[in-house]
Amino acid sequence: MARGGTAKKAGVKSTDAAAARAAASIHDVATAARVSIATVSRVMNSPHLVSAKTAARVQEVIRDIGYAPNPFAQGLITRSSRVLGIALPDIHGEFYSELLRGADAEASGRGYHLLVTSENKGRGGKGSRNGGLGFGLIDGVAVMIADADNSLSRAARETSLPTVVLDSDLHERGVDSVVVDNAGGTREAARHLLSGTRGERLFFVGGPPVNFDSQQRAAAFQAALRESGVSVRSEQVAFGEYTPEWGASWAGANLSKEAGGGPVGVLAGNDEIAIGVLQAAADRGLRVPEQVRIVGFDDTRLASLIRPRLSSVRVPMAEVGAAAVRLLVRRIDDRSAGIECVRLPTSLVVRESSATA
Amino acid sequence: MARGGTAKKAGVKSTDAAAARAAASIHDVATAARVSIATVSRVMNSPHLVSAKTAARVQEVIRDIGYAPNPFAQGLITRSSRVLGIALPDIHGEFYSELLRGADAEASGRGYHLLVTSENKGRGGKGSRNGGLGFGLIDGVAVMIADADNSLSRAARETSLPTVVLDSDLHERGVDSVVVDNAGGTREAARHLLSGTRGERLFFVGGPPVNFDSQQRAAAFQAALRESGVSVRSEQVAFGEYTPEWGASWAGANLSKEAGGGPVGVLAGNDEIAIGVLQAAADRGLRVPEQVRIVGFDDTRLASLIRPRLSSVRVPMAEVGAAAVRLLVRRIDDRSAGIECVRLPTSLVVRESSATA
DNA sequence: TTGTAGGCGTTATCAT
DNA sequence: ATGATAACGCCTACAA
Repeated sequence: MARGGTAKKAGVKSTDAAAARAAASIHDVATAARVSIATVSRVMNSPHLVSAKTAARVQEVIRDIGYAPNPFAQGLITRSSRVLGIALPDIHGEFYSELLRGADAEASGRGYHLLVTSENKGRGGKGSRNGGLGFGLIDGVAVMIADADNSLSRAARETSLPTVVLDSDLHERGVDSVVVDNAGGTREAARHLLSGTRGERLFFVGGPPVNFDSQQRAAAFQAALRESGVSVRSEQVAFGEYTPEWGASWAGANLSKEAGGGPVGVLAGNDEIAIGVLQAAADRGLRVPEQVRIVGFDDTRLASLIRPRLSSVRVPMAEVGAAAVRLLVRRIDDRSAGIECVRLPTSLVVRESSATA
Repeated sequence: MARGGTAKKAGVKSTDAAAARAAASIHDVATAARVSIATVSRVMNSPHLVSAKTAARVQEVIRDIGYAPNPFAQGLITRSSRVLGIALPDIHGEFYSELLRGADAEASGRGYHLLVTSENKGRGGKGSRNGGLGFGLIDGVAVMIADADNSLSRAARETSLPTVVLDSDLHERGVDSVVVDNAGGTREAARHLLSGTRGERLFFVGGPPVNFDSQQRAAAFQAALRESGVSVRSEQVAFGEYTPEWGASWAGANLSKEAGGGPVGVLAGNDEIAIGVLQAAADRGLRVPEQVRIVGFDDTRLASLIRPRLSSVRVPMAEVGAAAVRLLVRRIDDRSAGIECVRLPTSLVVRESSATA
């Protein structure tokens, strides 16, 4: 390291961790540029208050010794780190990585960094000290609340940290939120299936019953059918898990006995369930889409990779992440802004698995 | 939590704004517990230096007013934030989310948080100020360097921040690194294909030629064939992209003309390429695995979802993330520790797409 | 066992 | 236009 000024304090303990961190301080810059630290600070934060000549000299020194302000000291005064927290139920799958991707792009475009946090991790370690929404380093936090029984739900309403909730509309409780139009996409999918298949032979195979998306999609499915004059039987709506196994198991129990009476339509709670249904149907010799029409949800990459290609309701996850960041930054900049709930549109993508002749 | 309006109780006459803003400080705790701030600090950091009675009283106050130390102030002194940076080429797909998942689990188990950073984002905003490896808030950084032409490569060797490199072995340049055993997995896959298919009819369809994994897998593929006495023709190794389109395009150009002379074997650079090959083969009426045997790489969830199920070389991405964090924390704790390179094992998972009769 | 006081690197409020 | 200087909240020798 070519940075000077290592001949510093001997007072504070000198662990390995601390030792190598001897970076140039505002003081070093001031000395080298023969100005006061106040002037250096002005050059960085309010250049218009400094004479051009002085500013140039200081800038040169800054570049020269590679000075960068210490974010801890800055944060101590400004109470801001330009770091946003994002708490997700769990980090995996195309789904969440898309969300993260959108959030990260938006955040970095606004000069923020992203601190990711998964909910369910081992309780061990010093996790409890830093964990949760209380982590004092972040300027705000986006929390995904997908389940009813979510401990973060309470925390999100109680923390004084700027907060935005994903997947749940808590705007009536004074929290900004971003959701997707589950009802709209579901309705579109239901109508698509309805045209070509009798309403009595349409099924919704959902994810966990406690999952908000699951609930909303199921409800919208029933509503759409009723709107078309179908009196929905309870067997037409099922809940399970977001896995191909559940889809296959549902299909095994329900598809064969139905398929005899003409084509059947299935709207799945997500693409994985849909794939399970699709493959179980194929295994039973049922033709897709002639005998079984299938529509997935989320439109992950899986949908267009599988054969037959899977119709699916597209959910703009990257935009959910981006919108969350946007809302969060807005509230950080103005804590008294009006509570907002952004609802992102969904849209049906029709592919082979549900095509009509 | 931690800072809520519940904090102050006695005669609160303050405004909402003030109440929400004012987090309890060590001073408040000291006053309420009738001790000095030094004692409060000791209770939190060196409990053994405080009498049991005093400690209990202080602890109660801490719980009572919900005190949490200000991480900025702590960081200013300790020069540590317990935040780790992780810089990836791009955030998407099962691949990276698995990596993140493993890293996050390991980090939070050790009391660290994860700051994710994607490389290629818009240059706009104040990104340059915070961006790159220089972000002064983090205690260390894990950088994935998958390409030869990577600007982070230089940065990783020059920064004074504790650093670990993923996907590239830079231990000779004094940087800890974690890599996967591309050669081992490739060799295993090649031998598997070799048993049942003639070496002259085996192909490697790789990803980008600049990609390190791609290069290593290609090299190991050739080596394995040569070891078995095959003199490898140049057409047997091809580079393209990590997409199904590339796989399909390669298959279209090469498979038909080869398939006439008996079964062909393909090792793909990743699962997506493999799926492209697989589907192109099916489209041409070639039977898998009877006429074309296919093995993918990475063993993402795609592999077991597709039909026929895809054989694939499993790459433990979650463990890569975990190992990276482990190495990073080790170096933060002891900056003079010996440079290390962790090589994680890979293993072939045989499924239907390459099964032998 | 506990308290006092100095300093970490900034920003911001005064003067000059 | 520039320079002192007081916070910011915490940790830690050093005293008592």
